[in-house]
Amino acid sequence: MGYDFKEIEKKWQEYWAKHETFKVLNHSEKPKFYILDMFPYPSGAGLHVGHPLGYIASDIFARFKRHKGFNVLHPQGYDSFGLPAEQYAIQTGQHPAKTTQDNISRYRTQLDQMGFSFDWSREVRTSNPDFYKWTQWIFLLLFDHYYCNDANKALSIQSLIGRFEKDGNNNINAVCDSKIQSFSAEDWVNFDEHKKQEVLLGYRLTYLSHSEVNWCAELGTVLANDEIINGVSERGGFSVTKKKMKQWSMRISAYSERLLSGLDRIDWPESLKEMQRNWIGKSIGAKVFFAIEGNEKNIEVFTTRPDTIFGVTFMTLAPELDLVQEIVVSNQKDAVDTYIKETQQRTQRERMADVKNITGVFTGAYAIHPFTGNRIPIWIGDYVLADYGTGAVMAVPCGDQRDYDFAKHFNIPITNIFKNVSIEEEAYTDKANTVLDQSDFLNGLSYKEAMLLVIKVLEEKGSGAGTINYKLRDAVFSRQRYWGEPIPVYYKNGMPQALSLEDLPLNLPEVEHYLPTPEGAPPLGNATNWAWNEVERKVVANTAIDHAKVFPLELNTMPGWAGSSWYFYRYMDAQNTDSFVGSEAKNYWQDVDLYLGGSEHATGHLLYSRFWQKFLFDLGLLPVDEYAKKLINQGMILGSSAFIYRISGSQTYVSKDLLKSEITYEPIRVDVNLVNASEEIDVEGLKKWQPQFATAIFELSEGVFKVGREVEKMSKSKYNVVNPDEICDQYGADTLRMYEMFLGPLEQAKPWNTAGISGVHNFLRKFWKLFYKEDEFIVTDSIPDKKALKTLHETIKKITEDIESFSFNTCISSFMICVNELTSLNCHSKEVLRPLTILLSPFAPHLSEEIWEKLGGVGSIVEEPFPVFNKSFLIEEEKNYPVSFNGKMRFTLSLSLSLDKQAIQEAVLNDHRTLEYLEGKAPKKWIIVPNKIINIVF
RNA sequence: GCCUUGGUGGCGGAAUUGGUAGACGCGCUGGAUUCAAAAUCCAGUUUUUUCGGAAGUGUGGGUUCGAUUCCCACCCAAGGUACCA
Repeated sequence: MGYDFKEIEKKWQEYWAKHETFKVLNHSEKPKFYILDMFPYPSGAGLHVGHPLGYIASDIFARFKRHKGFNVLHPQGYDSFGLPAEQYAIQTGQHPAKTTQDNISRYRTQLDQMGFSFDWSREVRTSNPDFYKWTQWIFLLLFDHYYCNDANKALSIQSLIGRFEKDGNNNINAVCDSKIQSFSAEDWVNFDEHKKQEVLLGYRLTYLSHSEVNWCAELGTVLANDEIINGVSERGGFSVTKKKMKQWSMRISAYSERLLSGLDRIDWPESLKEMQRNWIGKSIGAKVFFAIEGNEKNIEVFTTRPDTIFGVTFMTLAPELDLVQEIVVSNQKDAVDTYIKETQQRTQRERMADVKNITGVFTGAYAIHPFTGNRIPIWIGDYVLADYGTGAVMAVPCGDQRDYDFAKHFNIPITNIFKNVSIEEEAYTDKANTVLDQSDFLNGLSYKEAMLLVIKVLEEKGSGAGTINYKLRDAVFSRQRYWGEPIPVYYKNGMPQALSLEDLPLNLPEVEHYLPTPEGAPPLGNATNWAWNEVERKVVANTAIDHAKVFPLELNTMPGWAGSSWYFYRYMDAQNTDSFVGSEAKNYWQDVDLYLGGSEHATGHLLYSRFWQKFLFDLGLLPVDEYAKKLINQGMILGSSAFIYRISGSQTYVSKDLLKSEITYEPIRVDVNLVNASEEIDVEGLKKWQPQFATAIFELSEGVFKVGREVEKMSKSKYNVVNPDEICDQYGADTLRMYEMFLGPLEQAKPWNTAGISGVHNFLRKFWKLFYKEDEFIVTDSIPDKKALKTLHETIKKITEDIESFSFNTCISSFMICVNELTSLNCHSKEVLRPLTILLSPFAPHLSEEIWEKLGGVGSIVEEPFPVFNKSFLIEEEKNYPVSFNGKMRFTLSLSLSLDKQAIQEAVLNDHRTLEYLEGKAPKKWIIVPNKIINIVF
């Protein structure tokens, strides 16, 4: 019969479910260990082979930690709000809640069949009202707090009002809207309610502001950059423009410095921390005010090189800056407007990517240099981004390459302010060796000296100040979508008012359709009879007044990252109805010991969640201000997308081997499941798959149609998803688990490829054969020979070390070597096979449980202590090792494994060939690597 | 463009601190077993060769007695680039 994985896996999955083997309590004698996976978005394509990679790794580690005597929290849930469910709803009219539920059911079935040791009693779903109630609650807390720079933490708005009443805002050192003007206590008292709310909004940690979005008029909706392809909407191909809309934002910038410094205290991959550091983008410099000729306003610029201020020969503003409209002179207005229109049609990414194309327009206006009083022409150019710094730069062409290129392109004069440096070819950007010239009071100074002096002088003149700038922008928190958490706010006289905790959750209303309203309001605007509590509901139903217009609820919803910014605390106490997490639970579990997920979240989820953590920590609601001690990025399993090629402007598709270089083709993605092993597509299947192919013409090559391939992210929209179900069915979960680990290093991205899975499956069958011959259980109580014990202990050592360093791929090689050796030694001794089974159980849990039961183990193998490596079983043996002298001479020495450096030195010196070569000279340097090579340098 | 990661046989990958490159697996070739096939087992498998060797870890340089490993420049691929999750 042999290894019947189907029966075994079914049996043990049922056993674990029945005995609640993985249920964990919020208290224990054992030390705690919280191992967390990034929860999946339940997409309609089902779980693909990439998802389990991280879950298998974390499951192996969780099981390993249980063997090592830890109380392990290993939960799972669903990030169940998101755009795909909504788009599906738009297309089909199906409620996203229904499709989401269907998808979750499918995911659960798929997850269960892989034998994960999740404690499902703690499942969370971000789209459940009893979960998003607390997401909304956290939003209200953010709304009710501001960031005080003196206390260096978030404080309540109530305390801010108290300070306003006493002193106005003059002594307040807080992170706030730059447009807020100073006022006295008296002013504050005299402000009307509307004005007061407006001022407070400028301080709140979540606030309303005007931000730019991608607006698609035809679809009547806002689009993600992701939904825009070549400047037009992915859906429908309509044009997209930039538009300013009133949006909720999160003042994450208040936490810039703490987000940066916190990185030094957590064990996350250095590359990921570097990415976050760059994203936060701290730079030290100065802000400088330039007066505008004939205008009362100033231009404020941020520069990291205030020392080069005497090299300024022009200024460049971002085209979308409001100021541009105020300063542009009439005869330049047409040119400026045309240019602005052009830039609005380009995405920011295109603008940044396209640096070779220098574009810009002169506004006709001039600024005044704060020191020389020179007139400085003001230009606009799309290399200046509106949302970085102040959206304006003082251009120093001699010291900045982009300014240099711009000046050369438009024939703007370049002043050289560097001593003994030529700027004929390019700008001089070497800070460290800067010596200034033609710079008045800065002449002869270095970068550092000039920087300090010029900031001092600017501050004295009131024309600027030293400042620290962060690239990190406040996070836009509004989405004009249906399938997200409603923002718990209503409006009174146009100002946002917070709902109270008792009114939460503010449930998503039912709507007839999921597109924006005809008036352009977000989809929630389609809701009728929507109110935030029963009292309000009655008012809505019974009054003649249009209540929705008097106290309208916020119609935007929250973004995908809202729920995922705190879900890991909910797992600790998922059923709690009184609190987002109970104090007993959070005090016991504290934080996440190991977090596994992809590096694609580096500057999204992993930054936002740290921000919320710090905020909740400030309020005393969480015990630590970094939630994940250690983080590992599992590499993404990439898909291998299939492409067919359409002749541009036609309906003719050409087999890949018939492509000609003189014709332009459009590559179109097709479902990889329609492609066979020889890279040929099933044309009939393709015609049925999507209507656009039903009537198309296909040019075959020798009767077949070949596709092209490209490796990219596995995603439903790229039609390259491979599901694990088939593999589970054919080889079993244990094989799939081990194969995914065997594919390569955990951290590395790798394209999915099923070839090779049989090797891992064969290993499990060989393993099984150590225990069974035909159907007879052949394990003996005999004493194993020394070689078998040596093999076992070498394996224990290797596996323990490799699990602890997450090198699961090499673990599997070690298992294979071990089983091959035991097979050839014909070893069936219980003394060897029992520990080996425990060793294997994190990797192949079903098989291990089955054998464990047969070996007479009591209960589940899960709690069994992990085998301990015993050095004494490693037998020393004589081996030949090569020795090289300066790479010129090489011979071998018979040495024992245990020899230390001194013994090797003696052995070399006692060898007659060595003595001949040495001619009495003593070696200078000994390089001795145990077990390997000895190198002696003279 | 910018930030991050990676590039080793036909393929996935291994190689500890700079020390015998190619572990382990897939595939392929040959053999055993079989009426035959599947399965299993054994042997071989970087390239080249005048069979002594020689070359070889994306490309070109550098450091070193010695480089897959360290440094510089470049090429290619993937992830992120702020409304995909």
